[in-house]
Amino acid sequence: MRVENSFIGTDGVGEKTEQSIWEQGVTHWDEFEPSVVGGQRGDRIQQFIDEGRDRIAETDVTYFDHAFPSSERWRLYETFRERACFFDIETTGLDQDRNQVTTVSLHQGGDTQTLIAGDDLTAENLRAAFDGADLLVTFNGKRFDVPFLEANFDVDLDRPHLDLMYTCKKIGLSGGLKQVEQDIGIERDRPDISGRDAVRLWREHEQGRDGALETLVSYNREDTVNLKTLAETATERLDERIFVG
DNA sequence: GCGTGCTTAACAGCAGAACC
DNA sequence: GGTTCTGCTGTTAAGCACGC
Repeated sequence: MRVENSFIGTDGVGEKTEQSIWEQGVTHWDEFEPSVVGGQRGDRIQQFIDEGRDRIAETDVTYFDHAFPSSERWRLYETFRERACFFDIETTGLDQDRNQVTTVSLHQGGDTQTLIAGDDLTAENLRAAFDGADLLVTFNGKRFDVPFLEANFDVDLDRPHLDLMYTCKKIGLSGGLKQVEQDIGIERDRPDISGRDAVRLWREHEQGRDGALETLVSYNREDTVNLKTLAETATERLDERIFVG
């Protein structure tokens, strides 16, 4: 579903009204006539559509991020997937004040890059990497990855953010990223490695063990790239579930 | 103009959950 | 093992459409 199929961004329009509009055969902005709902509501929807068309032309993801209820943020994905930045971090622990970020992988426009602590992981490089990322896509990133990065580096990641943990919950998938990947059939090169191993691998790298860093980076990149498959699958399933199109 | 029914918005409180 | 955002539920208020 694209944002042009949505009417829920209008003030005074909720789930039931939108469903009713779809059931009348109006499933796209192009098909909308104010008469399908009547009165001021119709005028407001028309205003939302007119404004929305301009905002899409400007790639203004933030406008729709604010307009849609947070539970419907997943609808941004199909329209703005080209501007999506999937990312995942590895750290030395859970405490953002005591532990450090070891690697950050970003997958955007088909390319994946990894920044590594002690090498190229700097605030400046992070800002450059996130420049142009209009829609962040993570798994539990709202509570972990973003706060961790903002606490450890002078970066501002306050922008539209699709946290797939909640999107997956809506379609009955829970249990952590690895579990969810398994549930939808995503295969891994190294299924035996976990987040705890990421801490161990970093320590081994610091102690000079050959191959430890390569394994850690590979794990981090796989986590990141898999987010794209997860986003595609989750949004498709939600689309099938709610959209009368 | 009035009453009714439907719908949304706003708010509070609570529990669940996953990150490394 | 610390953190905290989100969804869920229930409640209340208000706006709107519609029929009379």
